Amino acid sequence: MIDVWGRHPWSPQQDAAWGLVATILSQNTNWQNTRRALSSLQQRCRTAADLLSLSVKELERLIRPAGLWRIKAKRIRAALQVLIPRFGPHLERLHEVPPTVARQILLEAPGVGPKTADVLLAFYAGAPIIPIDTHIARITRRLGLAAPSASYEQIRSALEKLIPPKHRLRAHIALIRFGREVCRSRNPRCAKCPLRSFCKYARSRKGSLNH
DNA sequence: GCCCAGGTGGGTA
DNA sequence: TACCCACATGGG
Repeated sequence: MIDVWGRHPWSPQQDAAWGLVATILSQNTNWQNTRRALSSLQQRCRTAADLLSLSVKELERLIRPAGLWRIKAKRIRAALQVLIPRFGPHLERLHEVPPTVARQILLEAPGVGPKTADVLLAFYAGAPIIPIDTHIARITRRLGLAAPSASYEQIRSALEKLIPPKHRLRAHIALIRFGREVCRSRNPRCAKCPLRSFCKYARSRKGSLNH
């Protein structure tokens, strides 16, 4: 899976602070619209910390293409206000604390849930964590690697047991692309899927996939 | 016109 | 604790 889909679909931002902004913008939004909004912000402000000097109205206007703009403008401001004093203007001190501690602090920031916290830790603090997005959750359940009702943490734990730390970041990327490009609909294009033998195995083992 | 996209937080039972 | 729902634009 890593060989087929492990190429980076999302080049990390300059620093973790822009990474935080990009991740909030990407919530329930496709990457193309996320990129539009992020690009407007980066044309207007040199650093993510500079966003705090914008008015809420201006921030809302700039991020509109990403959708949910009223909510996201609030979340970006609030999260930066909480996390910059703690980790520095570029969130450069994120990797100086143990990932479990950093995760707790991140989760206390408004607008930062488990997915956003884990993306920051995995991409900007080198933590061996697999962030669970909607695609990863779907295919992990569908392949029977986690129960249909499994929570975010249960899915993360199931995958992290299977995948060694050094492969987790690329596995995260590969799993998302697999989920988006192959295993998205209720009728996955299994004929085109390089993993079809594995899917077949999973199906036979489980009786049926949770399509 | 409908569906979906790399979630989160508030409300309700 | 476990669900349900609002949030909103842009493209297929």
